[in-house]
Amino acid sequence: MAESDGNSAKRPTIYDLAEIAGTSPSAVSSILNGTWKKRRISEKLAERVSRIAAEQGYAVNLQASLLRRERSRIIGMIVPKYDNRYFGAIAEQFEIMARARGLFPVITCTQRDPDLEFEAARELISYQAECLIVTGATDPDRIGEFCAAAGVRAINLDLPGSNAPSIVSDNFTGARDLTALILSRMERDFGEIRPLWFIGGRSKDHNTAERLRGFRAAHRQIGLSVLPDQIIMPGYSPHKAIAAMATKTLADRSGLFVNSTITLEGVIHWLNEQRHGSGDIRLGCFDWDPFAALLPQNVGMTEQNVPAMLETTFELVETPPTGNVRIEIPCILREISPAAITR
Amino acid sequence: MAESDGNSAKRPTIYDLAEIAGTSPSAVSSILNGTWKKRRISEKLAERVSRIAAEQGYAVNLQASLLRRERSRIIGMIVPKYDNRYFGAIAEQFEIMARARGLFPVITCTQRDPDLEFEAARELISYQAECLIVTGATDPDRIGEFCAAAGVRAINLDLPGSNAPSIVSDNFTGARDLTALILSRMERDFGEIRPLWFIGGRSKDHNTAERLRGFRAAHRQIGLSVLPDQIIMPGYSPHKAIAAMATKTLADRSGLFVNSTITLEGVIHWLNEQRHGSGDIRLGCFDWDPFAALLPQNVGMTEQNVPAMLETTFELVETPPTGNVRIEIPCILREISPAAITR
DNA sequence: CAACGATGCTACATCGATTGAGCATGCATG
DNA sequence: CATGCATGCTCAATCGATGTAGCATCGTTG
Repeated sequence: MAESDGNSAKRPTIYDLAEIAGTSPSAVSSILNGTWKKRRISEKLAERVSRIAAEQGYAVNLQASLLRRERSRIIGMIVPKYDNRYFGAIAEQFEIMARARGLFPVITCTQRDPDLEFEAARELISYQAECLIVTGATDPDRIGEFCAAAGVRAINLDLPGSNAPSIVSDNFTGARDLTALILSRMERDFGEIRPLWFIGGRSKDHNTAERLRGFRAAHRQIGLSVLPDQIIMPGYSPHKAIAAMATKTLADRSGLFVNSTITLEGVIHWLNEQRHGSGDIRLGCFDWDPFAALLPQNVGMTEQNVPAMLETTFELVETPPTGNVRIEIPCILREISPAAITR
Repeated sequence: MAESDGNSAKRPTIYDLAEIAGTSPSAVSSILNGTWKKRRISEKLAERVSRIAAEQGYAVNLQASLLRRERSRIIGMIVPKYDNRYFGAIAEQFEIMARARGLFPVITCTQRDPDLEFEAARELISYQAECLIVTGATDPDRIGEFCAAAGVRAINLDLPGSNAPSIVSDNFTGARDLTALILSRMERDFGEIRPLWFIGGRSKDHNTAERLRGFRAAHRQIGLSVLPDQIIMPGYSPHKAIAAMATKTLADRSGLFVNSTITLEGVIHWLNEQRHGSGDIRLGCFDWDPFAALLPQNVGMTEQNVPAMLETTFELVETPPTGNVRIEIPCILREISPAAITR
């Protein structure tokens, strides 16, 4: 970044304002932070100083202010990505809800990179965050450990950890119901049912494991067993999905369980390359997206209940739990009626 | 937020570490911030202090550190929303690019609320941001004015202002080409062309005005004039679009220019309610979304070149321009071939 | 008119990290 | 053995805002 011009006016401080107003820095400080009535500053002086502050473009130096205050009211969050509906909604709602509670939200995006996750967490703690929401972290426990050592509360969101309270979706039930829906639609539309493909996620990932468990349970329920070579877990990103599918061939009348909208981007790309018609495939996707919901092959999406998850998060922020609870939030199955797409 | 436990260990400071290590705070400081070689601290002491710092879960207090340093290296950004592709990508790329340049990005989401935009800007300046990227602001000049008074550089992104350099898409050309594409597809698929509908955005909004100009130009080029009651600009949000369309009826073989993917959500909802088939409508949308690109009615999307816009932004950050330039970045017309959707 | 309380302010230590100046020691050199 | 210089550290001022303690002034009351 360019050096600031040597000649340009520096940011005014309370000392500058005090000099202009012919008063003391303490008076200016209390006037500008709203404690002036308590400190018996006259309304006349308060008005004059406020006016001068506005004229000079004064903005408090939070570094100095927070250094002195005992509490920062800063609440930090790390998220893996912004550019999909789920995490975008989490980030946006988090900011709104934090502000509504008089807290200062600071969010950092960590690209699913464990080292960046850790560095970002350390950075937020350096900003004196009082609490850190660790969202979708690949290694939440490393961060939880550091937070504990630094005396900062951590809360895991989306992916659970073992050394801090966790709030996650009920991935098992969500996946089981979605799987059952896809299977029932295959029966209705194709008149036959075969085991589904499971595509996306990581085998070591708690959410993926739970969803796979739900996936298996739904198959078992109708006496079907899943096929190991139809379980593909190359990560979440579209290009990883494409690469993993490259060697596979999909029969007509197949069904797919897609483990996130991010993965779905890759799957759709691949389906188009494979020249599969919309009529001969059925799929469902964990996570919701308004446009993905309109894909002709799509029979349902599992929407994670972001408002409920964040509501619970802020409850834990306000009243720290005893012990390392894990709270599961039910998902919302968004069944897609063919009426909306065939016409 | 819950009070921090009175008994719990406070965050360790360099004074605590100095005491444990039996050395001075200055030594600890220089060891932990990497200037210890310059200050001729022995490697032995450096190692011991680093180890103790790690054991104690030390994290520098950025409030104290930044207060003393002359530069913060913080670069702020405000964005209206996270939960759509365009702004999600801007936020994500901004963080990546800022970090790559050794800067600390801090982003705040402002919900298209002018007051929140202003408050967020003031907050970022209070964090000692050296530069503020004002993205898609409804009132960028109010913020630009405050930044000027506070001696902080501002750069407008997406929507231009008059008192700071601005980087915007070439909305005119982008909209003209998209309009021409929609019209040509109507000709090809329907064998007839009628003036398009223009849906979404705000009449006072620079981008909307420019896009409307491009929209008109494309019509004029083929000797068509637009119909005033087919220009609907109720804002960007889906529910505003739905409300504005509620009284309208769309003839078969109509064409729509949709002014953002956010608006498109509402338009699609409305089309489904109107029970319009995918075959009798053609639309194009300004902004790109991977799933919206698969809608059967969709013939093309205008992708704003986010990497180029941010690249230019960081060029301006590094070498401040003389005067208030306005830089226009060409858009990418993503033509959608029917092959991808009919099968 | 002394004592007292209310009013309206100022002085100063403090938060934690940074950094220029300076001090003590050890070693080599003339 | 005095001098110079490199080495390895410490001291103390500083950044800007906060808040407690305290000071001066004024009006009121006994």
